[in-house]
Amino acid sequence: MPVIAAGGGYNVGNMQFNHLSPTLGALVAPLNTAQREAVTAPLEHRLVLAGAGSGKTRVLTHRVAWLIAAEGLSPLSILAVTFTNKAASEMRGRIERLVDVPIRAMWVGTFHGIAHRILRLHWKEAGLPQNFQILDADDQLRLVKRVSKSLDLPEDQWPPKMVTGWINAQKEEARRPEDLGSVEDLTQQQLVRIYTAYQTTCERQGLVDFAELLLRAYELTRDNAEIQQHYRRRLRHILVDEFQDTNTLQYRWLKVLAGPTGILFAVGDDDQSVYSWRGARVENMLDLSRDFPGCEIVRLEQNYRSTGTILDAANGLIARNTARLGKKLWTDTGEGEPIQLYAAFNEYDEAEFVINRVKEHLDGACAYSDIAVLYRMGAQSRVLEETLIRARIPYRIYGGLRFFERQEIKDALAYLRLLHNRHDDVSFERAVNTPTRGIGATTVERLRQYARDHGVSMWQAAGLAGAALGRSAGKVKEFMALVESIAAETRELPLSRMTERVIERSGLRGHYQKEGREQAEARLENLDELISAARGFELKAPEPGDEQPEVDPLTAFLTHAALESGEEQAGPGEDCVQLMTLHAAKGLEFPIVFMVGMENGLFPHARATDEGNLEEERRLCYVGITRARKRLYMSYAELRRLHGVEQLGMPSQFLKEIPPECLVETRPRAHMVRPAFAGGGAYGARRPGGGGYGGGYRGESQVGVPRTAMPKAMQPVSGPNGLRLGQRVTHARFGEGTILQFDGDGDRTRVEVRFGSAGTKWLMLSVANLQPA
DNA sequence: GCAGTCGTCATTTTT
DNA sequence: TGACGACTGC
Repeated sequence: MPVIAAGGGYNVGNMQFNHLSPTLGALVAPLNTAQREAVTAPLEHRLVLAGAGSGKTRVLTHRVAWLIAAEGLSPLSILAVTFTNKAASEMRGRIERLVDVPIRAMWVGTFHGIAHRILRLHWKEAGLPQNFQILDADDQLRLVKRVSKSLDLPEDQWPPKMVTGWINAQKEEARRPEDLGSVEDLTQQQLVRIYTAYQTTCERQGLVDFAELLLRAYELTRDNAEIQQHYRRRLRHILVDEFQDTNTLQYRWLKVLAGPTGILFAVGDDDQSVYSWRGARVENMLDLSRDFPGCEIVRLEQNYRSTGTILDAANGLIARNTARLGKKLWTDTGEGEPIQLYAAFNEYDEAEFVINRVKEHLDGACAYSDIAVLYRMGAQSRVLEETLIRARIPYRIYGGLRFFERQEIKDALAYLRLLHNRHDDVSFERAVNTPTRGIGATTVERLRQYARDHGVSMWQAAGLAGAALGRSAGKVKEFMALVESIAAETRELPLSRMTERVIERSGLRGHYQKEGREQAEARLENLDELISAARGFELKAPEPGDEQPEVDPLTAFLTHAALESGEEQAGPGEDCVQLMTLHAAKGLEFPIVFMVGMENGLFPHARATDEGNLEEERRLCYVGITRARKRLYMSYAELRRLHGVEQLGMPSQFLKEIPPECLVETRPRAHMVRPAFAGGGAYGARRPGGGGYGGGYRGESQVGVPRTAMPKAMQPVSGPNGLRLGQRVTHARFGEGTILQFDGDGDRTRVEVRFGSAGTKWLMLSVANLQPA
C-alpha cells in the first residue's frame, strides 16, 4: 500500500514522490502501488497486465497525463490506440479531465481510425485515389459474391462468408495475392483467384475494406522511408488498450510505428482474451518482451469492482487454464454474498428465475440498469425477452442492427457515395434499383458483364452499353439522369440539405411513405435522423494544431458512417435491464449479473470444445464472472429447446471448477415437474442436504398454475414406447445409459442415448430393443 | 418484380 | 424453432 509521507508526498516502493508538484501529486494520489508504478514508469516499454476491474483505463489515462504533465511531452508525440470508438472517446474524455493542456490534436483512436487518418493524409503515397471510400462488412460480402460469380465459382461451393473470411485472414497476415502465388492446394488456388480479382476490383473503384485500411497503413509506414521517419519521430509514445485482442497485422504495425526509438505502453489481460476466432493473438503479449527490449511487466491485481467471493470464483476457475501469464485478483472490500446457482427445469423456468430475482432487487431500490443478463448465444435472448415483456420489465438487448447498418440508411448512403464517386460499383448496384424502378436482375447482370468485358465501371457501362440493354436502356438512362440532376442540384448545398434532397429525389422517402407499415414509419424516422446526423459534419471550424486531413464534409460523413456504425438502437439513458452476450459484456460492469445457460454444450459451447478452444471458453466465463460487482447468479436448464429439439443438458463443467464454497444452490420455487435425471454423469456428487444439481423428481406441478396453462415446453416430457427423456435404459451391447432425445416418429423414431463407456449413440428405437433399467 | 414455398442451417463480432 | 436464401409461378 502507498504510504502517505508526512509532507503530503507519496512513497511508492523505493520511489519518492515528495518532490511532486500539487498537480502531479493529485495525478498519482488516487493510484495504488502497482498502478503508480505503471503510470510513473520511466520512459521505457511496459506491459501492464491488468486484471479485470483493476483500473486498466485509469492507468492508461493517467499514464498519458503523466507523460504530458510530468515528462513534459507534447500531446502530439502520443498515440493512444483502442479497438472500439467507444473506448477511444472515453479515453480522450478522461485524459482531457486530467490535464490542463488542450489535447484535441492528440491521436487517440481505434486502429482502423488511425490507419484511415494516415491514409487520408498520404493517399497518394499509399496508392489510393483521393476520394477512396470504405467498404463495411456487408459491402465487402456483396462484392465478394459478385467477384466469385464473375469467376464462375458457385456460391454453394465457395460460400461468400467463408471466402470473405479467408481474404480478411490473409490481409491480417499481411499477405497479398502475389505472396500466395505458389500455393499448391487447388482450393487455395481458387481462393487466391478470387482474392486477386476482388482486390483488383477494389482498387479500380477506390474501395478499401476494413482489413485493407490496416494493411495499407502498415505497408505505407513500413515501406515509405520518409513517412516512416515522420511518424517515428512524431509518435514517440504509443499506448495500446486491450492488447490481448491485437491481431498479427496490428502488432506488426505497432512494431513498425515504434521502430527502434518509440516507446510502447501496452495494457491487456491474457485471461480476457476471447477473440482468437477473429484473429486476436494473445501470444502478442509474450512476444512483446522479445520484440521490445527492456519491456517490464507490471501486474495490476487489486480489484476495485467485485466482492471477494466473486473474485475467488473467478480466480479458481481461471486457474484451470494452463496458458497464462499468471495473475491473481484480490480485494480488500469483503467477501459479499455467495453466488447463487439455480438448476432450472427448462429455459422458461430459468427466465422466471431471473425475473423473480430482478423483482426482488428492484424492491431493494436498485435500478433496472444495474442488472445485466449474460448468455453465450444471441438466440438465448428470446425467451428472456418474452418473459421480461410479460413481467413488464423494461430491457435492452445489445447487439442489434446499428444505425448505419440499417437498410434504409445504407440505401441513402449509396446515393451519397455515388454522387461522390460514380465508379463505386457497390453503391451503383445498390442504388440503381432502390427503390425499384424497373431495372431488374437481368439488366444489372448485363451492366456487370459489359463493365467486366470493357474494364470500366458500371456507371460507365450504363452510359456505353446502350442497345445491349434492350428495353431497359431507357430506364437506365433515366437513372443516370436522375443521379446527375441530384448532383447538380445539391452541389452548392450544405451536407444535410444535400442528404435531404437525395432522400427525396431518389424516391426513397416516397417509397417508404407509400408502404405505410409500422416498419416503414420507423425507416422514415431513421432517414430524418440521417439528415440531422449530416448536419454535424457541415464545415466545422478547422481545428488548430496539426495536419488535419483536409476532408470535405461528404467524405467525412461517409467515413464516419463506415467507421462508426453508430449507436445500437434503444433510447440512451433509459433505465432498463441489460441483455447481452458474454462477448458483448467484456469491458462492462454491473452491480448485479446473471449468467444463464450454464450447460455443457452451450457454455462451454460444443463447437468451441470440439475445436479445442476450451480455455478460451473458460476465459469467457471468467469475463462473465468478473462483470459482477455485488451479486452474481448463475443458472442452467436441465431441458432446453435448441434448434427446435428439446435436449437434456448437464451443468457446465465450469460450475464444477468454481470453488464450491463460492456457490450456493437456490430453489426459489420448489415445485416443478421434472424428468428423471439421475446419475449417468450428471453434475458431480449430490451435496449433503442440497439434493444434488442433477436432482430427480421434484414434486408436482407449479403451485397455483394448472398444468394446461403451462407453456408447451414445460409439460412433462415423454416419448414413444413409454420411454421418457432422461430415463435410464439398458442396451444389449452398450449397457446402461440415459435417454437424451427423440427424433422422428413411428417406425423411424430414433433415440439418442448417453452410455457410460460407449459414449453417446443414436439408435433406431424399433431395432435397439431398449429396456428400462 | 414480387409473393409464396421449400430447404438448410444454426457461437461469439468490431472496424 | 425460426431466419434466411434460393427457387417458382404469376
